[in-house]
Amino acid sequence: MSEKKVRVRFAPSPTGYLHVGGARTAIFNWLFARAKGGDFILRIEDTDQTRYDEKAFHSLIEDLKWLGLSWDEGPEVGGPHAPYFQSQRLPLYQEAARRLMDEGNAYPCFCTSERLDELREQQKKNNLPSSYDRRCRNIPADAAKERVAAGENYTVRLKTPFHGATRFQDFVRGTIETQNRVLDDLVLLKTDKFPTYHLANVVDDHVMEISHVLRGDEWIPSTPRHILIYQALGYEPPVFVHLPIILAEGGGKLSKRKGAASVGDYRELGYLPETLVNFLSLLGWSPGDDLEFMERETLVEKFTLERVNPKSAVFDEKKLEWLNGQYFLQRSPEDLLPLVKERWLSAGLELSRFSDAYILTAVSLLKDRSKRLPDFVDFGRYFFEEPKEYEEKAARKHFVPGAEARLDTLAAAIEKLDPFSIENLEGLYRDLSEKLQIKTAELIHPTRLALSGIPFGPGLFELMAALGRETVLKRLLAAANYMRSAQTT
RNA sequence: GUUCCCAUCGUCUAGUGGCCUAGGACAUCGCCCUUUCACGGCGACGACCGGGGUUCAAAUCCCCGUGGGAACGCCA
Repeated sequence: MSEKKVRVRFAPSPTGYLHVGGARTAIFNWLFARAKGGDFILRIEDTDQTRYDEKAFHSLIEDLKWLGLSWDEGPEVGGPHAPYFQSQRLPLYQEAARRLMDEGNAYPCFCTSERLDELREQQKKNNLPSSYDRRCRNIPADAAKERVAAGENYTVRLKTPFHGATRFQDFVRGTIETQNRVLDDLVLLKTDKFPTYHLANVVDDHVMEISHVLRGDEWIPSTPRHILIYQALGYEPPVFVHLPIILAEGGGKLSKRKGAASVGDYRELGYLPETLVNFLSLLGWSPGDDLEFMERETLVEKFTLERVNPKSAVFDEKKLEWLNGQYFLQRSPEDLLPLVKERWLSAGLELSRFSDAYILTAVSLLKDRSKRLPDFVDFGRYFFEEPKEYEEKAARKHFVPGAEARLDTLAAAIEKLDPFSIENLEGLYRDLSEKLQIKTAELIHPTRLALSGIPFGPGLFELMAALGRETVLKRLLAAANYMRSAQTT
């Protein structure tokens, strides 16, 4: 006895950028499909002509690809239920609405938006819940038909029962029940004959044989309405899995005002897609053990719906940063190279003057101490250009009187060092500090500052070996001169 | 206002009636490692929202409060 095949969908509306909340929904759907050997479908819910945004659609596709969430059916790849744009499936919804009317489960409504606005305003003023007063539900069928035939504008509304209750099983929350009397007659078809989300969603989920609906829990309140549509249409509803929403750090829904919120923003900030996937999968789900760093395959292997929790989660950027650092630690320099190169190039660094081997060394020396891609620029530009200045606090501490002479001595010794290697460099520093009766650190710190301009970074001798003798000498001498001119002025 | 959802450290979470003097991770603070910064190691701080039940036993089940969130469009 085989279970029904798992088919899930991510159904975004292309009206803006893909937010982390949407991304999380997509990730859970994708994970569940992959874990179950099911299908992951991408469906574009572009039924609002006024809000459709071509750019948003393209960036959505791009973001999904960047995250590595491949879809089995949908735009670009097609599939048995093509097209996957709701705007291209209009007859399907219109037919459903027609049927609903014919069977007495829906009716045409001639109320104008103006009247509806007014009604809402009235209700609000009287502290009443806003809902449609069902005026047109009482129009006799013949009269309604005549008005439709006469070309009057109308919407199609569902006849919601006045009494009783509608209930459904939410996979993570159990039974959710709503009294029908608090539900009003929702619009299924708009004046422009485009379906509303509710109708299109139900029809498509049925036609596309969606087995589980994983979506944000802001949809819980409208799920009973969807159930009513399923019932009226004679369709069997899918399993509903409402995912907890993601909140901003200070509370409230995550939005642009409360820090970066779109996937594109995080890409720009220098996070790896695998970091985002890993991190987002941990918001509202956990594998049950103490594992947190999980590559895509591990996530797929461990993911189960049973372990999705109902509590909304706060997006903690600090932890995201930590996780990204873990990925840098784990990734090879070769893996990171193209990404880092791109950052360096756009920062105006002249990489073409350096060998591939040199660039790769720079990446490997920097990656373990970086958290985000821009760190490679901020803390590694000295690999490609002379330090323009020396960090003030560190300079005060290490560029003390006498240091310039030591730098000169160091330079002279380094010039003769043969071979110019990590081991020899270290030996030189140890020997010289002993001879001078000072701590090796007193040689090391000024050198580091002279070479990089900043007081932190890779192991000094590795750094020197990477930079090469010529550069090292040049920067040592430049720093010594800098100190002399600073003393005279 | 109405309806619905949620409730364990600051944050993400483990916990499904006894294994809990509540475990892990991020953050914070110490110490160690160390040429710096990271990494890593060790440690500290730190939570079951409140009140009633049920039970021999409750973080875990029920009820009521409280707090937070969401929805209430010819948007999705």
